[in-house]
Amino acid sequence: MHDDVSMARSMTVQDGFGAAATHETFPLPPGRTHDICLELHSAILEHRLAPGMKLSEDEVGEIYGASRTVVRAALQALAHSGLVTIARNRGAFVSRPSIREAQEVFEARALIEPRIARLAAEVMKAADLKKLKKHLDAEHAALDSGDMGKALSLSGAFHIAIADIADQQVLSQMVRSLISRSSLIIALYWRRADTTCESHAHHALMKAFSEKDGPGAEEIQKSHIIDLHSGLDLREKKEPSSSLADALKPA
Amino acid sequence: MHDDVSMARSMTVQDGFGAAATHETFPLPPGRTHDICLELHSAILEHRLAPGMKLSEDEVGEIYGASRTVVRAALQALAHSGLVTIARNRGAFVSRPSIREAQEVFEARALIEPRIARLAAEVMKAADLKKLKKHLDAEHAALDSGDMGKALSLSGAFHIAIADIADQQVLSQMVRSLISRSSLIIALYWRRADTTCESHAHHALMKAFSEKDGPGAEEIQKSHIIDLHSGLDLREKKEPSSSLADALKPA
DNA sequence: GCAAATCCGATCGTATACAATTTTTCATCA
DNA sequence: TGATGAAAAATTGTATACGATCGGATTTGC
Repeated sequence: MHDDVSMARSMTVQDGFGAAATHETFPLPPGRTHDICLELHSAILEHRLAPGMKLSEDEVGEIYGASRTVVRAALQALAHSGLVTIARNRGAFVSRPSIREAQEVFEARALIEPRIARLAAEVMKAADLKKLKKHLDAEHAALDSGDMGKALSLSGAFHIAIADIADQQVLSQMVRSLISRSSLIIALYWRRADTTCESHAHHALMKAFSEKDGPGAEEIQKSHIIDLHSGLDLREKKEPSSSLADALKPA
Repeated sequence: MHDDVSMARSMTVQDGFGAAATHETFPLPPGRTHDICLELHSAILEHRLAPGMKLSEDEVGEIYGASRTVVRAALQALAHSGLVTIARNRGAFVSRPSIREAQEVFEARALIEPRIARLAAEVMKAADLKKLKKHLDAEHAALDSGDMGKALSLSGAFHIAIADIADQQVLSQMVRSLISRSSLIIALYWRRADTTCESHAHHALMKAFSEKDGPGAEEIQKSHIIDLHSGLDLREKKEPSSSLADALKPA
């Protein structure tokens, strides 16, 4: 009886949960905090904010016309996505992934994304293919117009779109986070001049998708991630001047 | 400290980034917010807080002697880990993972954890084995004393310890999140009476680890996760009393 | 007696104020 | 001139206050 009551209440409470958040970027209810998150998020992904840049609460608040309270919440949310690093009493900064972290992020992508590609291929519908095609077109347009930041951001969006089609919310969330971090990593360590190979891989994926070739898509995606990884310069370089003596002793 | 000043400044900005957060539970600097996060975290993992339970900001604040500001931040942090669900203008609740989400969480674990087990086996050291052994002992102790919540929590800690040994921070972070959610899922959907099989799998893992048998550990871990998954009752059941008529219409 | 509209209490969202800490500035001295 | 240290400025950490919104109890009308 007592159980009945508590049960009935928890049921009421349960309402609205369950499969509540379908592919949301942040587990926050809509509101100003969420808006600012999205704003900063795309700014970072498009490389308009460089890694290491200070994100002062007052400054951000003034820009978006919000008080520190909401800005603070937004920064903490971004910290959970790994895009922002918060140091106590010092504030928030755009994250600077270490070489080590860069390795790990791409290894994780190489583990997760191929699986997602296979799942996506298996459930791919005509409408989905169309959506992906649109992504590719937008990416090309940005590339042609020379807006590299936008192009990179859209390239990431392509990967996320695949995850959404696979309809795996848990993995999709992980991929989102990994791709966001990849953007920072690319900002720091990208060495390759030609970004065209990117599009090539994406087109190959499209082909596999249109043929509902799960294993094929999986394989292509795996190669693609490895290729991206190899496009990074992740050699340990000592700090620009970890010691003055080192810096001025070139041989 | 006699390093040149300009360098010191640029270092200051970078310092604390990079490989900053080594296996941290939350990407927040130490402080009351972090403490409350940990407190609520273990309370949920030990099933002292049931899924669906309301976490009022005022109430939690009073319990831990903190103002709503820090409690709010803690709840939002937990929301990012998926342990708490926040509904706008309604507040925070311990999450109630849907059946769908439960499936996905264990599928994700089956993808990620075996890989981690293999990596861990390959780098396993004597000291690491000892640590794992301690985890097992603690788990047994809790089990014997009948504290199921604690036992379950320690069982999860075992998996996390493996991830830490593998020394893959990115994957480790994901595993942490997945295991936390698994705890909620088990609270909701566990059907099996015997939790002993758990320990059996863990012992089998220990054996593989001690032999540095990477592929073996990978395979055992995969079976283990699948076994856990199969221990859940994830059949769709209609609302306990969506209509009074249904509830009172016996058989 | 029951349904619907309304009112009230509780809780959250946001802004602001103050305290604590860090960073910068600048005067002083070797 | 460069190092040293203290004081000032700026920034974050936390608490509190007020307005907004939601859920439930009461009232009203039929």
